[in-house]
Amino acid sequence: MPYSPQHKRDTREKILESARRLFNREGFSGVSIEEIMSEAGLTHGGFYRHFTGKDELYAAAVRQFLCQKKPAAWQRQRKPKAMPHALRVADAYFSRAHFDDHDGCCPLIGMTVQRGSATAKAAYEEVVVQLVKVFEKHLNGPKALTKAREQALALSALCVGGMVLARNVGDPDLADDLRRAAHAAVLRTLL
Amino acid sequence: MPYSPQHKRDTREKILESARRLFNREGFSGVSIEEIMSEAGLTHGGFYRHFTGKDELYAAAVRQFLCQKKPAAWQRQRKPKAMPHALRVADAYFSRAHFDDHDGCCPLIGMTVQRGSATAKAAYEEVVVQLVKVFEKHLNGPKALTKAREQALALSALCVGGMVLARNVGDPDLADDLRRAAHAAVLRTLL
DNA sequence: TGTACATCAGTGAACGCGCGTTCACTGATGTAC
DNA sequence: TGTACATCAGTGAACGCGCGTTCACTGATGTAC
Repeated sequence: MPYSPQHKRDTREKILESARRLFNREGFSGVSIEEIMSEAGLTHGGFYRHFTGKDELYAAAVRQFLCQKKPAAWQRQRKPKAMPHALRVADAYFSRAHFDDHDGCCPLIGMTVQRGSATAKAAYEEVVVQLVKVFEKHLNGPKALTKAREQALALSALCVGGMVLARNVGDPDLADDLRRAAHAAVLRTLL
Repeated sequence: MPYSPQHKRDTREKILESARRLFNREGFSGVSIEEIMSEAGLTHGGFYRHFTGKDELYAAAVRQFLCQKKPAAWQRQRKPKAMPHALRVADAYFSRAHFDDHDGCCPLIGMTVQRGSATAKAAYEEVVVQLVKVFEKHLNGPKALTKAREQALALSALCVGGMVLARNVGDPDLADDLRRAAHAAVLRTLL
């Protein structure tokens, strides 16, 4: 018998990690399989022992974000007096650190799928749903808004749209303004 | 003397038109120069008489959206009793027609630039600035809001974010919900 | 304990294809005489 | 009016390169006896 199943799982995980980072930074066609494998400490040939092709890897990489260990702000806390989770997420989302973090950031910003495979769209959707849930829970709680879901959907759009525009604009000052304006608008609804 | 300067300008325009449509639909690396040229009724070799390369074409194609003849809703009207321009734009932006129109739609949704050339980012920015202006003018007018610019930035983010999420999600119902929720949120601020 | 064996993760050369770009050439056009 | 000429938009073959994928092979590992 060859390597343990655990060994294979670990390698797969390493590839996925490397893929998530590189795809997030450069987009689907900005990265080659060879780059991903070499970043994972392997050679490109072995790739097909783990994935059927680049498309499947991309979809898995989008989803990977959900399983990934995230900074404290993204995680649900148990401290009773802590800042509400949705507010922490909003602050983290529009933080300078998140803006600058091109390979660790939320995949909704740069890992668009548009004309991609159905699997990729499903993965992207999962991440959207998670983000929406964070806001919806908050709006159903302290504020007990009607149309909490509708508001949560709009807040998610605001988060992603704000960062997309900020990232794609040439002028850094305008980027800052966009980021801060979207942030403020999100807080107006959450508070 | 060869062809008239007008002839050259016309051809350039044809290429740009074709590029704008195809890039908008399939993204930068989803389209080849040959496809663009053949859609414009030409062969690929002649491309370099008009542009220095694919990057320059992409940037020009983003900007092209601003010069392009747009449907009535996008255009400023002079009728005194007409619906305010910003409202018409918002309705058009979130319309099903705009959602389905993958090659005529707003380039901010699918023609992201992120790691692209400075020229491309500048072109993307120009379009952002136009959209922001539409909202800012409205908020400075009838409502005379303080922080009109900040609100206008957030509204633009909401428009683009709502459509980006709707376009990239697998489930058509969720896509509709996202579109409608973002639309409603925009109207809440504009009205 | 030791040895032969089967499995399969990983290697790296090779294949095929598409694409951006170049280039020698063609031919439509307007000018000069 | 007619003809030779210069210009350059447009053509299509060719080049070079990168990349996704395949494949024969290697070698690490655990099992069977």
